[in-house]
Amino acid sequence: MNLPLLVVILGPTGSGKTTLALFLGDRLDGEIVSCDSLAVYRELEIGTAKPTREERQRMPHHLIDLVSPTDQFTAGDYSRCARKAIHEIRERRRLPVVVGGTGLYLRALLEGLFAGVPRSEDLRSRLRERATRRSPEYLHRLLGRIDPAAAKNIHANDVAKVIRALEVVIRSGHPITELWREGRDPLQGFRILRLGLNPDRDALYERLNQRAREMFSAGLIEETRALQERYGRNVRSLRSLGYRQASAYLDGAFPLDKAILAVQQGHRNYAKRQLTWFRREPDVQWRSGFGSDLQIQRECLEVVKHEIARKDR
RNA sequence: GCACAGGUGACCGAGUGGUUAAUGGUAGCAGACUGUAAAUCUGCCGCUCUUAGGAGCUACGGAGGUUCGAAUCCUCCCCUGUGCA
Repeated sequence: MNLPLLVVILGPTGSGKTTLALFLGDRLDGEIVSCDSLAVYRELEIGTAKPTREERQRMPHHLIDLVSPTDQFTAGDYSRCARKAIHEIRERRRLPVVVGGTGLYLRALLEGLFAGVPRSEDLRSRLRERATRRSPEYLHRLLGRIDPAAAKNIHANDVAKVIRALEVVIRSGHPITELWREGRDPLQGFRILRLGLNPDRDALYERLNQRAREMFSAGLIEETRALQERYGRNVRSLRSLGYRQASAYLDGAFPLDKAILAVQQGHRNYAKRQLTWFRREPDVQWRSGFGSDLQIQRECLEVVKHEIARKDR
């Protein structure tokens, strides 16, 4: 097959994906496609560990600073925008390098989503209200009557997923499980090379602890305060890791040292969940180390070069 | 050094004679995930075996004791916190 190459770098937060991507991009005429559910928001800077301004000047970055912190952005939006960016990069004859941290978004990009219905806020809030007034089990039983297969798949306590399943049946008239069976909508026209970073767990956790401290000294609290003042405190993007704890601190919920510990904890837990997700990702060439490791950078460069060469054979 | 209050599994913290390897919570590990995903949720969590139903061992500061039976009651000792010296 003579398809163009798409490089995907995946791994937990703090594993050095950005560093590796820049290294490869510099040498292979690449452009970066961020795959991060929070980097798409403008004005969220410190807490999202976005690539720095200098890093972004080295080569084009896409899917960063796309929408306002008050906007609603979903996996479907991501998938559409990222695919567009990738195709445009290809038209420029450059190498797209996807830097993936958000598992669902990466899957939405590569595999596509099922042909479901978009969110509908009013229906959701009505369902959520019922769940709190009655019980999570009540909603789950309701789902069991309309879409028994989905109810079997989703735990009764997982209200968020029960609500989505209900939303789909009610709005589309088709059970979500039926729509799943009809398949997804995978990205076409690329050979995908997946490079995974999996540093030693203790080293990663230490790195995340350090990074969280740096976020605070870089002004996470001040940034959060400014965002709160501009957009109010109920903005969804401010409920994400880091900003949520900073907001709680600003509300006087706990002292600064506790806020820092909570952010560190949150990042460690998040990294672990990412690893669980990425382990299921198919055909990943795993490297056990950080993306900043020179040895790993060189190895990955060789792997990618080799793949590029295969195309010309 | 007298007076109280305490010492419980990695941590916090319930439990005041027996269905107690010991409620909860946190951390840790593993897992799920199809439009909130930095979200949401699940399982395991003293040790060793196991034909997976269980079996054995070690545990509630230490040492004794009471009792058929003790994390729980008694005695002494060690340690910690607060108050008085």
